This record gives sequence, structure tokens and C-alpha cells, in this order.
Amino acid sequence: MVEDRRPTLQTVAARAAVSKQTVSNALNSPHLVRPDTLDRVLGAVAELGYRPHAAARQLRTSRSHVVALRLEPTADGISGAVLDRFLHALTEQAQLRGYRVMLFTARDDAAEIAQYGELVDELRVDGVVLTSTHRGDPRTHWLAEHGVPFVTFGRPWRPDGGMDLSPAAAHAWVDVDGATGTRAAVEHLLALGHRRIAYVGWPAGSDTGEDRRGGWVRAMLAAGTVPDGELESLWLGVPDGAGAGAEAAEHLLATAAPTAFVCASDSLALGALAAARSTADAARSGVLPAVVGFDDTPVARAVGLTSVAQPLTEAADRVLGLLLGQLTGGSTGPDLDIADRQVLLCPNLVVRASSAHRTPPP
Amino acid sequence: MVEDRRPTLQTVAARAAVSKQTVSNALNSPHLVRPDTLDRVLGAVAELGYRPHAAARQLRTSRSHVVALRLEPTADGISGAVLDRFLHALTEQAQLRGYRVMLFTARDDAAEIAQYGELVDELRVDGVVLTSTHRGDPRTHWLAEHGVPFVTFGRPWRPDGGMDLSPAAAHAWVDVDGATGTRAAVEHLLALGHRRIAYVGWPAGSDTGEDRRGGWVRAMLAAGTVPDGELESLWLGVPDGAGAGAEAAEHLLATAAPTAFVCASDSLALGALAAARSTADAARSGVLPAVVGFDDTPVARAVGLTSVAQPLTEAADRVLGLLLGQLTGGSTGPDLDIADRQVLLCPNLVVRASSAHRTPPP
DNA sequence: TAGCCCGGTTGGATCGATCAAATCCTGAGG
DNA sequence: CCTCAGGATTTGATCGATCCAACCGGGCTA
Repeated sequence: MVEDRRPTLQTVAARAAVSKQTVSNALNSPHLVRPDTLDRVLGAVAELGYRPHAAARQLRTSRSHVVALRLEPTADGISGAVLDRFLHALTEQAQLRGYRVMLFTARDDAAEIAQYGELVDELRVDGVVLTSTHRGDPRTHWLAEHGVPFVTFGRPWRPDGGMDLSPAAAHAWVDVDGATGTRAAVEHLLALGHRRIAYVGWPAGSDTGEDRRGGWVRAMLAAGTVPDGELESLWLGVPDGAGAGAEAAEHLLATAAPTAFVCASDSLALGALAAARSTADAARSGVLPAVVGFDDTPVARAVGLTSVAQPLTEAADRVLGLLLGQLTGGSTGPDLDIADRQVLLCPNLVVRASSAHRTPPP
Repeated sequence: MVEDRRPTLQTVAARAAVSKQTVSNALNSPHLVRPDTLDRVLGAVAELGYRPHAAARQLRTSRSHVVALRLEPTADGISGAVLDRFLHALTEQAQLRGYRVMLFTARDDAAEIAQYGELVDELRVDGVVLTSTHRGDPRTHWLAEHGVPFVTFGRPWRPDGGMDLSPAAAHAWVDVDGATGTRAAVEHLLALGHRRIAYVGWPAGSDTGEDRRGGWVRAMLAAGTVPDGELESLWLGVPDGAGAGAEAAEHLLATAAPTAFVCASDSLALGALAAARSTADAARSGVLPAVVGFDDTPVARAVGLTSVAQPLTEAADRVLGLLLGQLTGGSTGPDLDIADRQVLLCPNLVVRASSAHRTPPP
């Protein structure tokens, strides 16, 4: 309550018997200040508990040291936790580097762009982090056109589903290689002796989905444990959710007799697990099909589900690194080679009880 | 790319042939401006796409229109989703009212207070939203002493576990009445015919835990379906987590023969559900004990678990209402009656398959 | 000794908005 | 015709920091 009043540069300057400019230099460019003056000034700063006024600084420098992130509209599924953990890591990393994260929400891409307009025009944020990139994403184009520094967590996808390599899409991004994740899952199951490994994923049209399915397809082809022609009957694409996952798994069990499932998400996997259990119970065979999920959400941990974990902390780290590179390097500086601005991280498999047993049915 | 340069008040003023002050008035106090001038000015604003510079405004008014929220250190459990949904709602509400949410993290209370110091001293935020209040919380005292407007999501708890009613704790808060939630759960189960309803909660020492357990105790005493003396043997306190929940439930099933479980969290409930299933299987009785969780996390939805849902959207709404009331009303204005600044919301029960069957074992 | 360079320091202008007070208008009243 | 009240508008100062150009004193060269 005894708050006299915020100390300003002027206050500190008076205290240290120098001009305010010298105080500013002491804090921002210490090498310009003579050592003894520096000590005196820093002493005064400490005594008074001086902190620069963010708005004043920003007004002059037009850097806010804030980055914006859109909070997805109530990610209802279990996988909502993925963005959540990414957000954590991002906030932590930002803080470490002297930046802060500001949130906003938007119902759709158009609304999101409107928000960008607001945030950028008001000069509230220096840069933007985008998640959930999708085909023909209008947001990246808008940002690029308006010269807003940004990095996406997610690859730029072309309308046809491939990766967009056009100049407009040549922005910095970080992503996790889903295909490698599902491939690792398949190989893990192969090593356990499974041969007929099914895949429960999403309907065609989802980029991330195709990515993950691709890993399964290639790993299965490479293994050759199933005739190539039969592969098509070993997978199903359904909307995300435990219920849909259960139905899909049941159907596959009935029609294709797999001994293990690789799933595109933990929600699907949770359903598959339930289906596997009830079927095994019904048959009284006692041998449970193995199940592997994706995203390593808290649920996976809770129910002992093997899952592919995305390195979210590292992703956040890299995203922020790239973004801050753009901010400090400036557009004039020698740009990083494009390859260095596009990062593909490898996920890793967390093995738990749902795939621990070594005894696939014959 | 054709960005001429941000329009400023001056630009707009020139365009509308008035002084910049008039433009400012047109935007902030339209009633001071003659209707025809107002039109002209607003026209110019629209044409130029003018947006006030947040930092400049803040420098003058010392209001940032930003509120701070601490992101808990990777809430690993399933219940992390609670804060997540609260965060969503808060961001949305804030945006609706012209505010934004800024995040930060802190390892512990001390670090959190340090962050407050930074955010407040730099005048980055106008107010703070606190979550997870606990006994003898040092954060509220710090904020109160430093005259920082804040609202907590969570009641102020006394060191002895009661509610803190001391002047220092007379701050604005919003919370959800856990006791009412567990009571509703019990009554729901009673209506289904259950009589021996067990409780799986956390060890004594958690305020929220005591709150929730209290609801169960009172509801059971009121129902009188179990001799008062036996109540103590019908509950267990264990650390949060599905594993612990399963063990606790198994133990209770073996020692106290309950036909239903009320749990302090969805994680515990998930464990209880698993225990219930395997025990029922073992006995081949075919009748599953009912289970009710708490928090209505996505997992509950996924596995069909009845759960007590917190009205998080409303909570966020009220929190923001209280906070903005402090900000705009100012400390000079007639303070709200204390009763109006402390809001206790009622959760509601979402009934799903885990408690839908009408046939408790005899 | 005058002239120059240079590290260290200083005063003043500036960023873009708002606040406070002065000024301009306009119509009513004397 | 002049005064005056009152609203509408403008002028000038201000928030707190950084940028820029000028300044100062000493060491060096010529």
C-alpha cells in the first residue's frame, strides 16, 4: 500500500546523478557506459526497484515482446490436450526468452484473420504462432501478405493433400512426423510377433490423417506380413471419438481378424481397446488384441495405453526459436536457409500395458 | 505489402478536417461531438482503417486492457482439462468485452509472485485471475497489499481448512460448490436404488477434497441408508490417478461391499470403473457397480462415465465480470456489497452409461 | 599549439494517444 | 447591438521510454 509511485528513468537518473539517457544505455547497451558509472546506475536501479514501462518502450520501439496464439474453439475431443501441452511449453519458452503469450479465440479462419488484423494493427503483438494448418489455409497467405512474422505448428498442405512448396507457402514451420510415429508403432507390434496389424484412422481428407496412415501403409508393405492386396481391408476411416473407434475396431475384428490395432488418436484407440476387450471376453480366449494410440494424452497414461508421443516441448522450443529469429534478425538480415526454417520432428513411442503382452493369437 | 504506413489520429484528423482531439472524442466520447462531424470522422476512420495504437493509449491512460492468468505447471492428470476449458471460456469472454488474456507460468507461489511483480510493475496487465487457491495462499495477500485488482477462481481457504473470512481474504472470488455436486451424485444413485454408496477421494489436507467429501457425507447421513458408524469404512483417500482409484475401489469392494462409487475426480472414477468391471467379471454376476466421477472431462464423455460438470463457462463469465467491475468501478466508486463479490456456482450432474442401469445388486 | 578523433555523456525531439484548459461558435436574452 | 451561457472544437502539455545529434574532455598527430 505504501506505493510511492512507479520509479521512472528520470527518477533513477536523478538518484545516480546521470542523465536518463545514460540509464537507458546502462540497461540496453552496457558496453557504451563506463564501468564505474554502470555500477552506480545499476545500483540505483536495484535500490528503487525500477522496471521499464512496457508500453512506453513499445511506443518508441514498436516491439511489444508479445506473441499471439489462437486458442482453438473448445477442442472437445480427448486430443484437445495436445494443444494444451503445446501451449504450456510455448508459454514457458517464451517467458524464458523475455516474451509473453497472448491468447485469442476465433470461430473460423475468417474470424481469425480479423483478429490478426486487430492485434497487428494495434501493434499489440510482434508475431503469431499458428496451429492446425490445413489445406489451402487462407491464414498463412494473409499473414505473409501483411508482412506479419509467423511460424506454424503444422506443415503447409496443398489443396490436393501434398505438401505445399509454393513460394507463398515457403514460411517457417515446425511439425511432427506422423508417418514415422505410426511406422514405429507397427514395427513395435511386429517385433512382438503380430502380423495382421489393422489401422483405425480418419476418413480421407484430413492431412494429418493421411500422414499417419501413410506410415502404417509403408511399414506394412515393407514388412510383407500381409498380402499387398489385403491391406485395403485392414483399415477404416471414421470420425474421431471413442464410440466410432469401438465400432470400427469391432468391424475390423469381424471381417479381417487383426491381432493388433494402430490408431490415429487416443480417442479412437480407447474405443478400440474397449472393443478388443469385449470381443476377447466374448470369445473367452483370454488373448487381447494389442492397441496403440496417438498423442500420448493423459488418458493414455491413465488406462495404460501404448501411444505415440509428440515432442511438444521441443516443438514449442523450435517454433519460438524460428519466430524470434524473424523478429530479431529482421527482414533485412541474411535469411536462414529455407531448410533451417522448416523443422520436422520425430515422435517417439511410449509402450504401456495395452501392447505389452508377447502373445498374439496364432 | 502495400502497407503505406499505419494511420494515426493525426492522419485521420487531416482527412476529416478536424483536430486529432476531435477524432479521439468521436471514438471515446461520441456524445461530445456534433452528429455531422461525428459522421465525417467515423467515415474517415473507416476509409483509412484506423485502429488506435494500444501502447500509446496505454501509456497515457495506464490501462492495458489485458488480464494475466497463470498456466499451471503441466497439469498432468486428466483433470488438467478443467483449467483448459476455463481458459477457453475466459479468453472468449475477455475478447467479447475488449480485453485480452496474457499467460505466464511459475513453478511455485514465490515464482508466481515474482511474475506478478514483473507484469504489474511493467504495467502490462490491469488485473489478475488466480486459480487453485489453497490454504494460507500467499499470492492473494501479495496482490491485495500491492493494490492489484484480482479475482480468484476458488475460495479463500484458512490454514485450518475452513473458509477464510478475515479481511485480508475478503476479496472477490468465484467457485463451484463441490459439496452440492457430490450430494447430487449421491441422490442420483439413491434414486436408482443404491444404498451402500462409497466415496473415493483424496487424502485429508486438500480443501477441494474436503469440500467434495463433505457433500457425500451429508447426503449419506441425510439418507440414512447406512448406519452412521459405518460411514467411515465406506470411503478412502488416495492420491489422484486411475491406478490409485482402481486400488481404492477394489479395497472398498472387498471390505465394505458398496454397490456404487462417487469419486472426487474422473481419474479416480476411471480407475474405479476398471476395478468394478474386473470384479464383476470375476464374480460373473453381470451387475456392475455404478460409478460417478467429477469434472466431466473429455475422458468421461469418451468412456460414458457419469460425472459432475462444473459450469466453467459461467465461472469464467462471472470472474471476468467481477474483475472488470474492479477495473472500471475503481477503488473510489461505491464498492459492491461483499456478498455480490463472492459467487458460489452449482455444478450439475451429467448422467451417462456408468450409472444408468437401474439394478443395484441386492 | 591548433586540430582531430573518440569514448562517454547529455539535451531535445519523438512515438501516438489522452487530459486539461483555452478558444471558438451560436443562439438566446437584455 | 452587445453580453453571456453553453456546447463544440482546438491547443498545448503529458505519459515514459528510445533515437539522434550535439557536446565534452583528453590523447594523439601534425
